[in-house]
Amino acid sequence: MAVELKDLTKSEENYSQWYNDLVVKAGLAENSAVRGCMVIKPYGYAIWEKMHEVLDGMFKETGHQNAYFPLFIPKSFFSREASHVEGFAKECAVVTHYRLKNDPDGKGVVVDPAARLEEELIVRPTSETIIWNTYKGWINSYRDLPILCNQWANVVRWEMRTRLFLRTAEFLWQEGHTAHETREEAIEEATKMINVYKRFAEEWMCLPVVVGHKSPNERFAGAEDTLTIEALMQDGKALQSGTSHFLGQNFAKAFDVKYANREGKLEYVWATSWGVSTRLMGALIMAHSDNNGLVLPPKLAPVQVVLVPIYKGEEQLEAARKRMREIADRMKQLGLRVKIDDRDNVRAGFKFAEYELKGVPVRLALGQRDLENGTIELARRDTLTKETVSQEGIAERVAALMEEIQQNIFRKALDYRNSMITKVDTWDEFVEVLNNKGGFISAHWDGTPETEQAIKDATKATIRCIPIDAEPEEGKCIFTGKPSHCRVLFAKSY
RNA sequence: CGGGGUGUAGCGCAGUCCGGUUAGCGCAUCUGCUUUGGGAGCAGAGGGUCCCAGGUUCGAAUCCUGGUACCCCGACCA
Repeated sequence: MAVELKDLTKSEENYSQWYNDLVVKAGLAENSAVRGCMVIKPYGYAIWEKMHEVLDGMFKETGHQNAYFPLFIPKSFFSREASHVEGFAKECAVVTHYRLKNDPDGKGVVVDPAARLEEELIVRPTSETIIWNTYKGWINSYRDLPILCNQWANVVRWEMRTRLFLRTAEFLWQEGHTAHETREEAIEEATKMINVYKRFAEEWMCLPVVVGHKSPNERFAGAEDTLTIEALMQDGKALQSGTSHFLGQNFAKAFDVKYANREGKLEYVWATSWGVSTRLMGALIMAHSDNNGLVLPPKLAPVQVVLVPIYKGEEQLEAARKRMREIADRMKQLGLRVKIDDRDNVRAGFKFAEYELKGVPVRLALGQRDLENGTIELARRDTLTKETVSQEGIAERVAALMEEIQQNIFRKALDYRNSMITKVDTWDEFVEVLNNKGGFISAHWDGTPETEQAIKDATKATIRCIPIDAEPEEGKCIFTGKPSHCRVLFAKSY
């Protein structure tokens, strides 16, 4: 595998090709034979699996349980909730038939026209409707609440243009769907879960995010409020990385889900839904990678430490192998994920480049010289530095380094992100920063959907969020000059 | 669905304008030898529906007609 990445130019037109190249060459994923669908390769899936495991643990800690609902949703379910119907993208895969037959005119099979479904089934683009249809049967009284369910699933949205991990026709995600007695409890749940996402993004992915409310234009169809975590990629574009919706009583009303409250009166249930997807993989890649390839946070790296022997001849290889196994065993005892790469058909330099491409946080190289001196070469992926250190205590040293690397990657991403939030007060400045610098622009907005749409039409920038911790501040809308009471974050986005 | 581009070996490409030996190059693969502290070198070998269909011609990867697939830029993106 001879791999060479093009220079990481941060210009928009080259960045997307560079990104695609990296995803393929690092062995994370590739396009499949099916348009818009992606094959996640073992290395990419190992990272997703780790994310899955950690998130799942966080959901359980916050009192949630996993369940599973059907892939197919009757078409009529989508007609129930008015704004869900209105704002919903119609790009869905539709099942119309249930049988194939042999082609009477030739080879192969054809759809049997006699096997048409009375009602078409939609391959789920999201599961609110089927889940609320189910919850109706689960809920009678306040004693049945809250329901705190999550499902890990695949969903399908027939997107017109797709990009590996960021937007694919089919993707993997989790979707939490909860039912509550009161408005306050549901709002608290939606807030709690967006903060779980923030914690996961920052502590595990080293990805700094802004938590905020979506503007009405960007809000989930059917939600009263959508909370989002917004991250910034290295090309200055924003990426919506997770959302948590306060659904009010909209779906309860649409599916007639009522409960007897503590006073014995019937009331509609309050709801939330929240989700993150394999898009997080895209965020991870675009936030940290450099010209040598991926940079994985140690906490998520499938391989945290790789050991590479440097040798001449079978005898030296065997000696290096023996010592490396001892070191690897000690590191495994300390809980590190370790790999020894003693392949003899590729040379050490090739392996170095390969593990940099794959983003392995720490690399140890051991040769004859080291065996004689009791030393070992330690290289860090995040800083691309290497030093020769004593084999004494190397396992403990590397274990401690994991934490340091984790923090360093986060710090670097945070510094970059912070340097890319620009306050502007005039339209000229807004356009200038957007075109020449990118990133988040903190500016006043008059609060109307019309203004947001006009800004989008003029510049392609949208309101990414109204930050949850935004300080009240009087000002004038950069576009209309009308009064505004706080700043919001604009950006071009994926 | 609009605008642009590309289909030639597993991958990346040249050749196409101006038709003419046996269709070529790099990487990868296989064999052998020499190498080995940052992507090895040399020698040899294998590998092709030149996207598909039709047409023009003594002769088509190359020209003409139609189709098709993929990529990029828009539109779409709860």
